[in-house]
Amino acid sequence: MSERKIRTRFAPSPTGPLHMGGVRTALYSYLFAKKHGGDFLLRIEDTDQNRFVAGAEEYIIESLKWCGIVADEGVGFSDGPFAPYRQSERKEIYRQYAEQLVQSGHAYYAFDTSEELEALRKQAEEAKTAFSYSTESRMTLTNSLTLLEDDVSRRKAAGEQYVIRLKVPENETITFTDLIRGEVSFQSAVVDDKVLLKGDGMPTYHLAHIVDDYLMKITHAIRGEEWLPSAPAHILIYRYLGWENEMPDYAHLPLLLKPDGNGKLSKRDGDRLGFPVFPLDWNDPITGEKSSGYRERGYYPEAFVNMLAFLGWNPGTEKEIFSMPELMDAFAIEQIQHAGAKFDPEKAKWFNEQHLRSKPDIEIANNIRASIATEFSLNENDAQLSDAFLAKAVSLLKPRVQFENEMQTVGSYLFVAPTTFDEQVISKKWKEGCMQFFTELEIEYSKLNDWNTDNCKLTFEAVAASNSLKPGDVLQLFRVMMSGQAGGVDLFGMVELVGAGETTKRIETALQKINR
RNA sequence: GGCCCGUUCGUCUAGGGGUUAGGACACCAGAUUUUCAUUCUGGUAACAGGGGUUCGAUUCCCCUACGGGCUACCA
Repeated sequence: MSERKIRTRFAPSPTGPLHMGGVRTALYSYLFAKKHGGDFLLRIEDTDQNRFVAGAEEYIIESLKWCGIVADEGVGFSDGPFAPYRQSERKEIYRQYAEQLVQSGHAYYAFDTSEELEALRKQAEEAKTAFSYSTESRMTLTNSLTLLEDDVSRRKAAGEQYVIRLKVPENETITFTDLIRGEVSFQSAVVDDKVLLKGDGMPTYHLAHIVDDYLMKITHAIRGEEWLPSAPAHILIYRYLGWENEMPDYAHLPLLLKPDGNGKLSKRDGDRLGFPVFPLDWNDPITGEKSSGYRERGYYPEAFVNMLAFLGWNPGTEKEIFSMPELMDAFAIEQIQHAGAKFDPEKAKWFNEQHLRSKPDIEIANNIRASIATEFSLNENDAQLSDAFLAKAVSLLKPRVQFENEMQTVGSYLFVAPTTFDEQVISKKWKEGCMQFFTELEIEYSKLNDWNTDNCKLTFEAVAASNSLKPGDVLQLFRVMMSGQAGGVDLFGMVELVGAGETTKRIETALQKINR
């Protein structure tokens, strides 16, 4: 099996927006394939027509693309040699394998209705036991094991609905090696006779994923831990179909847990604690409910992916900031954690902050230009939108934000003059001589030839000295005049940025206001 | 209930028979900074419990506890 080309897949079902846990599963499958020079494909498992949600498939594809997870084959990407990649379009393929299993005695037809089974379950529950369609109960139920052959044919001919169930052996130990957990074994007695083919002719996940993985030459099936209990049934199906040698290696990923308390991460937690649970915004077409996404929240896809990768995996070194190619290189399935990982929204922000810091100013400037223009009603000829101005503004703002979309709020005063001034600072700091000082400063600034941070600062200090003031006496006031606020970016950096004209104008405006 | 998986600072984790049990987030303190932020330095804080095995267990084994998952003609 080791000579085979590595092929992994992500196989979501389009029943709603893709959860971040799902994205992580896709990411790990992708990284694993790429690490080993293999293929990664996207297969849509839409065998449950009742749970189909319009737009979900597109959402999944768009999410993966936003994250930079590119499938070599699959729905929404390029068709490969195993198309179609949507299970509903492969419906005809599955029945023959189910029938093959019946022929070989490893599966059987069952005619029990959902209502009958439901009643049995309820009954069992009341008796404080559990009903399962399995070795112990199948001989008491309505199926081709208990019915006469004629009866079975008659029922089928009459169009009676039936399912095909796996006939699990009575007393076997089923063992397989999970890539993450090592050897895992189950007693066959506890695995139930899973439905392989449903009454509507669609396969269940159990049959469909195996047939497709086999046909699509998947070598490694990476999926969530919730599948571990049904893995023995899957092993059996491979065995009975005669594909055991081609069976992919399974890896069951630990779950993503809610930040507080216990249990797996759900949409509710995001709403409750105020963080996104989905990669992109999602508007539910039926309920009209809106869910926010990382993309719209302002996360960089690289940061989102980096954060996700570290939820349950780490490279074993102290490096934490990784790009996608670096992740591909470092990824190792053995380094995946066994226990579930609680999601920490604070650390997620930190990842974004780190990626923001490492981005070139000009790149960020280009990203925010349009929204800055809208926010401050600027047009393309305004100096504030120039590369030089914006990049410098970004460099000033960068250490103060975690997201680039915060810049326009945090640094509004770089783009537009303040209209109000922090009264507290003024009343505390304003004293005799200040008026004289700022009047002189305005004059000196208007005469300053080489306008830059250092010269502005030097001039400021010189004027202060000639007025017998310490810089500290008037610095705070100057900041308030420039920004309206007590805090903010580097003062003389801001002065240099907005320029001589704007600086003297702001001094003058502030002076008039204070004088009143 | 049954079956399966899991358990190192509050959180994400490194480590792995002999370590001062390391890092990151968060938090706290100090330094720098005209302010806030940044940055720097330092700090609080963990091997679930009990039995083995061993000269020695956080590390290996067993049990218990706790947590999680599954137990559909859903995936």
